Amino acid sequence: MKEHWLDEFVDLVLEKTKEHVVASGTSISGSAHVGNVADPLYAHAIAAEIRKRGGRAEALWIADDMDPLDSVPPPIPREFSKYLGMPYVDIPDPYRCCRSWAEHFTKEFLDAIEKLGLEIKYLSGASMYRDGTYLPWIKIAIERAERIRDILLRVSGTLKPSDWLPYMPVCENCGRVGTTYAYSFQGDRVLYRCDLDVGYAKGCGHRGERDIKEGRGKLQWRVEWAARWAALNVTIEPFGKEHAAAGGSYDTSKLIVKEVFGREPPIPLTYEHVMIGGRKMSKSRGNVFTPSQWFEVAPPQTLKFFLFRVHPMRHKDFRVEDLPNLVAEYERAERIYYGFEELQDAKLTSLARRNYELSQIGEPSPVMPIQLPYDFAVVLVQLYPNMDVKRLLEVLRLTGHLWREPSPEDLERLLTRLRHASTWVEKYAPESVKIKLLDDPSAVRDKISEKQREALAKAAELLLEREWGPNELNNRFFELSRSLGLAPSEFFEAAYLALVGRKSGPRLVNFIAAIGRERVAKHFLVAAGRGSALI
RNA sequence: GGGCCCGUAGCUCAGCACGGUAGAGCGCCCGGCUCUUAACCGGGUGGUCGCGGGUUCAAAUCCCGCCGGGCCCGCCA
Repeated sequence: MKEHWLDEFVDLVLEKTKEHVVASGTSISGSAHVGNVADPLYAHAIAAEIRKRGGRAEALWIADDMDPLDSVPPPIPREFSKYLGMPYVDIPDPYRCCRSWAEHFTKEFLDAIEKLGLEIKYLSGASMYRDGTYLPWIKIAIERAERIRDILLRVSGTLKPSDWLPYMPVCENCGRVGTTYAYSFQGDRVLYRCDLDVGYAKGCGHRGERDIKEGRGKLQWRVEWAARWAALNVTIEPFGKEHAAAGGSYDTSKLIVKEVFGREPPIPLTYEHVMIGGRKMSKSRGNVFTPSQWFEVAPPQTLKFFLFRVHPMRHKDFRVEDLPNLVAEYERAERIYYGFEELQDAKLTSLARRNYELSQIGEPSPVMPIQLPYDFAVVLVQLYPNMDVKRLLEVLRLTGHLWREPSPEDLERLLTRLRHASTWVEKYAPESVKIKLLDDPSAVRDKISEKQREALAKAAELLLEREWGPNELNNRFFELSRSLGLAPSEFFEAAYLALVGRKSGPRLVNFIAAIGRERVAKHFLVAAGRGSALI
């Protein structure tokens, strides 16, 4: 039986030991995009699966909030460039609702984590510097700076000066952490000068000293990562491929934790990034898609599904225009999970089931939810912008989607689907799925018979005559067709051609009510060759 | 300079760890459907599995080498 990649990975880690700490971490450089949730998502899923199999495991998510700001992402005002080089915890919240930049974006991220139902322990890098978690490891790192320098040279070819220390104090004068250079220490006090030019920021020239016990400084990234593993006993860590390149930060930190801190490095799970429309997500290019944007158009389960269904090492490409397809695939997996559908290949059936299960928040419900296909919802919201529950249920019954009495949860899901579809249509839908009237139906004239043209002209007269009730109008259409010796189907066909250029469409009288009888009448007249093309 | 991923139907992709008749969805074509037709329901069309070698009775799948595309590292995190 083919196993899901997650189960294979857990097989592997359980061979080593039954007790695990799964760490994940994210830089708090601004609003997170959908790709950023992969890190804690994988961490949570791994820990949960280990527990399910009788092991012990905890998942962690660490906000890298002591890192320096190295660029100001677009929606945030230019003035913020004065904070470049300062740690996120010391920068004000651009949106002014939280105490700091770090707090604001951490909250945003935690909100996504919660919506995805991830049980994961939140830790702040800055807090860990302040509360002494890192302290013993900072001491060791400073004392064995030479050994670390040697590893950096050996693994990544980076040559650091001989007085270099892997610690970066926050400058007392300018508050920057990215521009300080520590060159000496006495006990817990580190001597530094703030004179580095790191491209995005320049040091102020100040010289000073810092006590590492204050927690006003940080370790260099690769050393910090190793210290984190040592301090928190991390045994597993998912991370993006930027860390996985040969000579990259995993290679370096792996040696540091072994040779300097005397601990075993975690088992890595590296993953390829999420692309958007075939390109990398880039804040400066403005093509990012955030979890909250996702939750506006589709449920959190579908984001989990998107990330779980392919192996982490394969890159995932997200296209908002394709969202209805993704949701359809998710709901197909749902039908498979509940045994309503089966794939020819038993392996694929079991994978679909597993993907569905992993995408759930908590336990899957005992009965299959009532489904309203996304693309169908897209049609519905365009025809009936303010559809109520009663009408919705009537439609579902008519179209065979209602196979049992809906529960309150079903109703909520159905209404959510309508809301999502409507947002999607408004913000992202390609023109091709938008239901709209033909700009110029005059070409229809040559595609239909003289009788059909006559029927359209008469129907237009009816419409212009007065307002009709739906049933009344419907009956009129049938009478009209028959009186001309025309099969009603031929009339309907012509009507849809005149309106949307297709032979079929939504129930005609309702469609007319949605569009407005006068506009419809004009279309009918033009298609019948009885009116001007100017609509 | 180094690393990872991708290349399979017109499009989007599954299948590849462990070789055994090339798959799905969309599109396209054809046919149905009317006191109902909420773009529905049938059926069909579709492929040098990027290229070249190798291993094998047998390769989309394993190995080597190319080509094309994407991303990452070699600053900082």
